[in-house]
This record gives sequence, C-alpha cells and structure tokens, in this order.
Amino acid sequence: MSTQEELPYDVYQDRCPTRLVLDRLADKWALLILDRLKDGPVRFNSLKRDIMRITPKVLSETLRKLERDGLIARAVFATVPVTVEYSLSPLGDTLTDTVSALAHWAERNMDAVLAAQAAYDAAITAAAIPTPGLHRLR
Amino acid sequence: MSTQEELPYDVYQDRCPTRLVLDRLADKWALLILDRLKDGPVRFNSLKRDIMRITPKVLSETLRKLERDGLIARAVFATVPVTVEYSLSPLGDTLTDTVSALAHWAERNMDAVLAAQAAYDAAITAAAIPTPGLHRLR
DNA sequence: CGGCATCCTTGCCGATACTG
DNA sequence: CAGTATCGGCAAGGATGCCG
Repeated sequence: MSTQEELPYDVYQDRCPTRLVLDRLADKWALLILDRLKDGPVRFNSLKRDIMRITPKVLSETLRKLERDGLIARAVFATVPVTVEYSLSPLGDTLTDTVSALAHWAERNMDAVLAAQAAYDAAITAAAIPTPGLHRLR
Repeated sequence: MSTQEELPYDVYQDRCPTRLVLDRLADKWALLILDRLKDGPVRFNSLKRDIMRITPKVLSETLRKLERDGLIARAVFATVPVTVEYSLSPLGDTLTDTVSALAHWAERNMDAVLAAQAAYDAAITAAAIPTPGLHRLR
C-alpha cells in the first residue's frame, strides 16, 4: 500500500475484475498446472498422470479457463491419434516464479505447519476440558 | 523438479499433507488476509472493512484456519470493548512476499488478461458460426 | 467490538461413463 | 489420446440474528 504505485485496479475492492483473476489463481489445480508447465510443454494425459487425483473433467475445465485468461497456450498436432500440448504463454511465464514459490512453500514448511496444527489442537482440547481428569465419575 | 532438492513432501502427490496446505493457500480470502497483514497487526473489523464483500463468518473461519496452521497470531487485549489484533507469525512472514506477489499480479496484468479473454471469446464465437451470413434464409 | 450459531442455497468437484 | 456428458453430494459461503 505504501511502496506501490497507484494502479487502476485494486484487488481489495469488490467488483474489481482483478477479483476474478485472483479467484482463478486461488485454485489448487490451477496452481499445480501452471507449476507443472514451467519446464516446457506438457500433454493432456501427462498432466493428468502427474497431478495426482485430478479428474479429466476438472483438468479440462481448468486448462480452458487458463487458456481463456491468456496464461497458457494450446497446440494441436494432427498426428494419429491427435497430440495436444499445453504450454505457458509469455504472460503466464511472468507468473510461474510466484506460483511455483507458493506451490512449493508447503513442501518446505510442512513440518512447521503440522507442528503448529498439533499445538493449536492440543490447546483447544485442553481449553475444552477445564480440569482434565476431574468429573470423571459419571 | 530439476533444480530442486529432494524433499520428503511432494505437492503433486495425492494424500500428501502439503495438498492440505496448498488448499489453504489456494483461497482468495486467505491470500487477501495474508497480504493485508504484511504491514503490521490489523484488527478484525478493520480487515472486514478493507477486504470488501467478505462476511464476518468467512473472515472468522479463515482467520482461525490460518492461525491453526501457524501462519498468523491472534492477540486479545482486555479493553472495553475487547480489542483483537491479528498479525503475521514468523512462519507466515516467510510467505508474504510470495502471497503479495500473487495477489497483486492480477492488478498489474489485468489489462492483458481482459484482452486475452476478449480475443478468446471472439474466436469461440466465430468458430460457432462457420460462415457468418451464409445460410441466412431459414 | 469481535465474534459464534443457524439456516439455506449454490456451485464446485469427484465419479463414472461415453466419443471422435 | 484428448477430451465431453451427466449426475449427485457436500461443503463453502452468504444472510441473518444473537451474545460476551
């Protein structure tokens, strides 16, 4: 808010189109796809295999949304059977460092998060049982 | 995948706990909250005002999830009425640069995205009408 | 001020087919 | 191989009201 130039868009504003883009990026599958594409073009079924548990439906939908937003490009080759490659567009390429950092932050800090969760849950449980061991009969 | 060390966690894997964290971060509201906290502690209703259209319920829920994950800290002051401040934890602080970059990327590249969307929609519409103007009589 | 409880809707997402 | 079609469930999230 301080070091940043004045822009016509403000993601904090409701009804700002940036909210729509943020919604797109704030999607687990979209982040994984963009991250997966950062090393070069990847084919549909390769994406489907690499991003475990994604269904073809969701993969297809997410790819089309990303393509519509100009973040990825779709290339069709008239082979038999047909070959389709997805790759980052120049615009999408400006995002990958950030997206990749976010997607992999969890991997680097997973232990800390798990520890925090355990501590939080323990505190909550302790609070829920004011004097543990008391009132045990009945 | 190449320049990266081998980690015990892999966000591409199903059943990997990192997926849960990615789910948390891949949330529009969580991103906005984390970004909003990067300049210092903020109170509940201030967040509610700044992040337009967020409901108290969703704000409260998201804050608690972020607190449970150890990304933010909650401080209560026994004033009248009570004052509650939310701030980034040291762990959360390691995320803000990335989160902020993602949240504001949309603001910087909104025009390009809107142009891409318009081009995409125009191409789709054109494809849906093979030869415009032909077959016009019935 | 800073929430929580409740109800209710919607739309996303997964599962499961089927097609060019 | 690269998708589309259809269906159903379930949980995220909005609206509202109340409380310490």
